Amino acid sequence: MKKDIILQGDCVQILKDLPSKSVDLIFADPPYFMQTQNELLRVNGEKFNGVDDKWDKFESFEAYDKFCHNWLKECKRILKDNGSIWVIGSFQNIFRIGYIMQNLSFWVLNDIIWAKTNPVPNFKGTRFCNSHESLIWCAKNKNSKYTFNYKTMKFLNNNKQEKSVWNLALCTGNERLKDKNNKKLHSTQKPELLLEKIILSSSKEKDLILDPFFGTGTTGAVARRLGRHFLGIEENKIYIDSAKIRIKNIKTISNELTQAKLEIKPPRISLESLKKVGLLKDNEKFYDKNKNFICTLKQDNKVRDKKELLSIHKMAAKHLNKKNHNGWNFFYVLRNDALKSIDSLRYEYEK
Amino acid sequence: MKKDIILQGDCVQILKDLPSKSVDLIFADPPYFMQTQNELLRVNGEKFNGVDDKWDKFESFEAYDKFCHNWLKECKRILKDNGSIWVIGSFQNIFRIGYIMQNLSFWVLNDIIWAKTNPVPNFKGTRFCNSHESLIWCAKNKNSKYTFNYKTMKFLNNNKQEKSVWNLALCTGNERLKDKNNKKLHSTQKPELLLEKIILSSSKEKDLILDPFFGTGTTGAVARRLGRHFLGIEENKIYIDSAKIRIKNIKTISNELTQAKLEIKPPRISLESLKKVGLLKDNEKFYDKNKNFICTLKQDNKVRDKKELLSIHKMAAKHLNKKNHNGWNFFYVLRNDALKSIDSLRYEYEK
DNA sequence: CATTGATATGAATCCTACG
DNA sequence: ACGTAGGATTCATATCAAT
Repeated sequence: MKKDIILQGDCVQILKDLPSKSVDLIFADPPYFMQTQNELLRVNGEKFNGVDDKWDKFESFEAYDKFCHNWLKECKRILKDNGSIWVIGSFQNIFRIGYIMQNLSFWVLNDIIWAKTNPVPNFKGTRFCNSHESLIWCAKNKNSKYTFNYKTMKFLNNNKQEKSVWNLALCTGNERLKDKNNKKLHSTQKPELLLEKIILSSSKEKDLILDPFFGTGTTGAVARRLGRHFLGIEENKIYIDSAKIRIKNIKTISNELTQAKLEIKPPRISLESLKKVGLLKDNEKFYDKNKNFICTLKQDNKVRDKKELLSIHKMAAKHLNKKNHNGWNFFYVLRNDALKSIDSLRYEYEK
Repeated sequence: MKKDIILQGDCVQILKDLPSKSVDLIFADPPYFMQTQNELLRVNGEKFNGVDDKWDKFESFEAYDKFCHNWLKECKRILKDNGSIWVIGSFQNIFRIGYIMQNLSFWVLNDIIWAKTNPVPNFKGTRFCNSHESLIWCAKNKNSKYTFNYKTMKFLNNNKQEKSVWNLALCTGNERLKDKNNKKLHSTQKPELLLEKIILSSSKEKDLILDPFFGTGTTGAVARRLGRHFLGIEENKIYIDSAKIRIKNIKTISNELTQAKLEIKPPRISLESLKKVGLLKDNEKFYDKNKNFICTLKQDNKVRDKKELLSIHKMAAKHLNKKNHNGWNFFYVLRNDALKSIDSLRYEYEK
């Protein structure tokens, strides 16, 4: 499988030639089918340059649906069983996209709202200002596995669980690619921060990311920066040329976040193993964090309080008056008269 | 047409008996078809009581689609030509809803995101916290007129144009209706603030609002409070009984906002009319706000500067170096040596 | 009465590695 | 593939009890 290249040509045709189950992540920013009618004027009378590109014209919903069904079907085939797909859209097209994806038995994990912090206002005051775009994030099937770097996203969100509404600015300023006349090169260039969240949350280092509507290569640029591979499809040569230069100048970074180091689970080391190396011993006394004696470790690696013999998890839950609790984070032993978490013993074992 | 009542029975059957083009606004909160599988436990091991109601069960997407097509089709028939419809949903169903509505040739005006300020977290850390719901707001057809109280919404939003993302809290505390055991009476009661924004933005006083999934009557309660009429449809008698008591206790308020007084347009009075009553005269000198002489009013109700004869709007734009400007807000005349806006003359004419 | 802290709860498609 | 044991996982807010 080729990597880090841009294939020029018709999206669906090229998709059909790609091998099945070969990519880890797909990001798709298809035409939105805006159906704008008349020229829209700004309040000062100037023409507003929205999306008026050839690639956004379709004859009808039926034609648009058919087009989307075709590329989405191929995407499903090309996606690895444990991969996932993101599609971005707006109210003009997102219902078509979501409907088709569900019918293709993609399994929706989230719909994410990109709430724009600096949207284009509604000049005429005829509706609410359309200040967001929608993304649909799907696993391949209902019971498919998928990558979700939960703790990475939590870390980046002030250590709170990340939500389905993302407040992000539009792509403007230096980030926005310009043509010879210093006008925007592409009418719908997405901000790199958006792609960063997508790629960091749902892929691993060295994963291959497919973008069937590559445009000016935001996906490729961010993929390269975060140490992922990309594969782009794009019809327009001007966009491709621009994307190539853009991506060439990107330097890959590698750190705890790009490597998803935060997602590493604590070592699965049993009480038995800790006993074997002498970090715990039979009949060892277990305390809570306030140094209250709770129970005693027994031979079968269960613990006994005054009444019952239970697993460390059930025992912890019992003393917290809960139904469940992780015993590794509840119990302490005494070492040199000081409390020591039994969880920390697992890390000592590892060393 | 009956008003301010709740019809008990099957939603689609009752809709079919309602007359065509008879309601001004529809708010629909249909079942979401959540497709949950197993019991979900909170972090402390307790059971999470989500939506596990009979009314949310469907056999398949096909069955759900058919149901939605049926009630939406009737809603379209019942809606007045200048009415509009709101439907709320979540990622499980909103794509089905939007797809069907577009196919029925409803015309999407906005999709509104209700971003919850206090959502239920994702207990297991398996996805992004689903912290929003989506609303689709449609006019009856592509070129239909509809009510949008733009200035009212702007006033309520700190005098900034209201956007498509609304930050609102869940319905909790005293507002949440409880059963005998002090548990939530309805699993999905919506906050009144949400309905308030919907009704204030897209209806007028005394309008008739239809809610085909009335539940515990949030739509009815807010409609009555804001001086609108309602018509509810609901199957469950317990919900209906509760809604009746709830609505009975509501007092109607009436003020600038409920009456949409802010939406009143300035009087459309011509320069000619102002001349006829002597508020303006031919060859009157027009100044800008800094008392610079700009142009002279001519017989044909155009104005002439040194070079051209133009409409007051084109002349204002020319002197502001713009393509368009409202001349009524740009020009002043002299009265007792003081500037007086020509716009203010129109209000004097009215008196 | 004011402040602090514990508890309850809200439209939820909510685990996974190992045998 | 499937069952099972191990063990990882939550945020804002309202209410109510305690100080």
